[in-house]
Amino acid sequence: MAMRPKTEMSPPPATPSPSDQRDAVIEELRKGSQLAEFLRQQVELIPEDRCRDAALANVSNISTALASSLSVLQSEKEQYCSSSSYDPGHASGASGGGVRNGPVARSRNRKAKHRRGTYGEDLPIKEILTEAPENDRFHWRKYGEKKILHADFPRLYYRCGYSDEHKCPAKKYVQQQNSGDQPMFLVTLINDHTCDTLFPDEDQDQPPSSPSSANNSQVLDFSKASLSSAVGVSRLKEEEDADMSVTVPSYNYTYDELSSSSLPFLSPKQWEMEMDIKSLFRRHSGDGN
DNA sequence: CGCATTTGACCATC
DNA sequence: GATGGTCAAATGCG
Repeated sequence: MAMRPKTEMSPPPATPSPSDQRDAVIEELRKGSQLAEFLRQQVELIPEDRCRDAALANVSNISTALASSLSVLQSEKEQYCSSSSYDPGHASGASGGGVRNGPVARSRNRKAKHRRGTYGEDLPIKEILTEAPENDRFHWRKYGEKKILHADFPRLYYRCGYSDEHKCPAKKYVQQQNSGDQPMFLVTLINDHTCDTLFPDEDQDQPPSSPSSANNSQVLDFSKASLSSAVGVSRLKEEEDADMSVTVPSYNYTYDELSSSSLPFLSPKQWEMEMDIKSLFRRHSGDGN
């Protein structure tokens, strides 16, 4: 509601500060990521299987390296921003809807459990930069959205969809990093899943049930509501046109393997591609079976 | 009608 | 006081 009046900071200095240089590097890395994606699409057109697969593997490695570097720099940048004055640029971005009928009168007497800025103490935290924050095979339930200082886009707060039934403590924060055709999202994963909601390794032949009723959530929810209007709408729209409800292919990767590996969250199509590449790699690198 | 999302309020921390 | 994280009533969708 009441938007705080924005105060314009001083214009950028003539000589680039370390933060400016970092921003420049981040920008270049983003461009690189986008270019890598374009390259991937071009490589897909290569008719020869072997050449195409090898090239795709290389592109994949490039993307991964760029994403990792971006993630590191973004973390640094956030730390820097929180400890020094930093030009936020413009903080509009999110539409946030916000049109509601009448005032919301609420009286609450509760105790907040959060501890601002301290979730890194001893909790398992993972930060992943990805183009597809929604695709991680878990059922998430959004519980909040917040405009973050110095961020162009609001941060979205999700908790495990089974946090109540299974007391699963897993949470994730999704922060869009940039706009454009393929926006990047910084996904912060907090706590490991204790619920057993990953789809099984094998026998995925049976048709998926609806996300809301499935205890074993095997369907990724691509409904518009799953992501805020501020996040990835343009990209999601395309997937929405193709197929709103996508059955996740079955792979032998656990979530931890995925998170600890440099494999970012991917769209289902990218998932298949990534897995194909990895299996090809294993074969080509000679370990056979 | 039930459930997930939205969104302003609330609260702890910095 | 500013900010980030969470709560929960209101809302909307299937």
